[in-house]
Amino acid sequence: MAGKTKASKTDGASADAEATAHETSAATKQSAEKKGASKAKQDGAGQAKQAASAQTENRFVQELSDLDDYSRWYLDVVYKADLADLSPVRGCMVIKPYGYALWEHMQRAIDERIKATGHENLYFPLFIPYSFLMREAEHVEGFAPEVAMVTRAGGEELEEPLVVRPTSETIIGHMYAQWVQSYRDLPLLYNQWANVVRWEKRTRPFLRTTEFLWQEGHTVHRNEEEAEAETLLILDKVYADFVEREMALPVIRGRKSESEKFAGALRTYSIEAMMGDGKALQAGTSHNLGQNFARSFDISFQDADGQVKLAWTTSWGVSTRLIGALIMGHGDASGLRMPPRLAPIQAVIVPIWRKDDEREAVAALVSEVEQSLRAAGVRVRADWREERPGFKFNDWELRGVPVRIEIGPRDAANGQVTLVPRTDRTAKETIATAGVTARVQALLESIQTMLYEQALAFLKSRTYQASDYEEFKALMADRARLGFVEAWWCGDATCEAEIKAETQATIRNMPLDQPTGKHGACVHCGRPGAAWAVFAKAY
RNA sequence: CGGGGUGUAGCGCAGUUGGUUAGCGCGCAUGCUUUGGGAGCAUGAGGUCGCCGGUUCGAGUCCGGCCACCCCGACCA
Repeated sequence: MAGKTKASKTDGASADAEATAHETSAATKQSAEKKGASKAKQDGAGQAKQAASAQTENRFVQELSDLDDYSRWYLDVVYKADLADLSPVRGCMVIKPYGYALWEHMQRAIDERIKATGHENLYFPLFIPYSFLMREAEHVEGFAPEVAMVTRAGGEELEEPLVVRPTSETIIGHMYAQWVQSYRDLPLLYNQWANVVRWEKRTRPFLRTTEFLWQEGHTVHRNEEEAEAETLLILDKVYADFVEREMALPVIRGRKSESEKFAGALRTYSIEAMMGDGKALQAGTSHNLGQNFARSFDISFQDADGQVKLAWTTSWGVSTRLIGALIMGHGDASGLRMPPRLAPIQAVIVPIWRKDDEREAVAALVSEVEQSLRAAGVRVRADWREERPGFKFNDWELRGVPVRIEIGPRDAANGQVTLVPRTDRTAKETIATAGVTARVQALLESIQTMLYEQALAFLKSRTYQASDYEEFKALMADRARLGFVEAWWCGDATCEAEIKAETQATIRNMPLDQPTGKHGACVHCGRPGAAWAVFAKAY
């Protein structure tokens, strides 16, 4: 396939895909096209460059581990799986129905856990008086650069500018100060689902956008122990539990270093997940704010002993960034792979027919299976679009639907259907119609488990322990092996900064379960290790 | 904010030293044939060539200014 021009390259690609229908998947081919185009564009190169990229199409699958290609693969999946679209406002995105349905399922599962741990939902305003942001010194320093402000409204300059919330600690602190009087008012356990705006220099759909959706929990406690327990409870029983059980992604629970903690927090904890290219993604954070915000906003109470005391507060959040984690944590060469528990569509029925009478028989069976599945609570859709079956197979694989149900003339004649799991398209099975619902439910369970196990195996295979700095640097420089490196760290911020400057790796967190026994030497400076830390390049 | 690149149909692109009516592929619409791994043929719709100004008989093409977007880096609570 000597593609000399874009046109013939495209033709060559599709002809090739038909000839070899094994690993040359949809996403691969589409990505390859896009990649070829952008490469040629970037280099402003001529025909030699284009011919070269045409030749690499077949092995693009393996190049997914390449960082540059990975980011292109990610964008392809986001747009081609119809999760989101670009917006006319730079850095903002439109979340499309398929992506929003995914978010709704995430919300439901997270909200259940938030409520199960004793919290209630409420809602605070989008606008915050500018002066509020200024109250907590560290907080203002952290957020000021990326705050959007309203200075004009109602046809005139505002007396005091309003900031569009980048997070709500300040306005919530202001209100809590009025709501908390006695130790009997505590703890205050509230959460809100909201949008926030942070003016980022560089954005990527779901991972970092100017506006994003999230939940932010804000609680007030009587003492440090209670606040700390709350912070860790949320991290483990809400966030880690959700990401591991619903999203099927293993995470590392740990504490952030001083330089990585939330602006204004006493301590920040995070869960960190590994993406398909070995980079880390912070999937959720939980902060023990100490008495910092209580002091700035005067959240105090009279305790049982009659003394007026400053309260302890916490805040914690997860966002639509989790969608990015899901994509990069499970996606493969064919596109997205939705964990069944969150999949907007858990099973898709693809009808196949030639003649009208065949269509009738197939339609009857499709309808029967569809109703049976729906009655059993399975989120199912029959795809009657006027496309050919092969197109639909690829399309739904790209969108990550866990189970495909093929129903054709052969099936109709035999009273059976054909099932294909997204995790292995060669594992086709036929089953009598009577058993379909039970079998689909079992398949969904096993796919959920399989996705977790695959992600866990990948995490383990890409987690290393570096005993010396040379080994550390080598690991961080090797794209094929890139992952998490566990090592001792002296606790010095200077040392941390040097590692970052030299390797681009940051301390993701210091795992909650620290090794027992004696500490080793800091991987960078050799001084006594203060903490066992996970280092990685991160999104 | 620094470095690099690109703006021509919804998307991806071509357009020679300036020269008639600006093309190609995908997608889209209509029809027929198809349908168990990304269909074929036919017909058709779709453009103030990013914006403003200049040079010229004539500008997608040359010159100047502006704007937007993309990539790499810095930043990212």
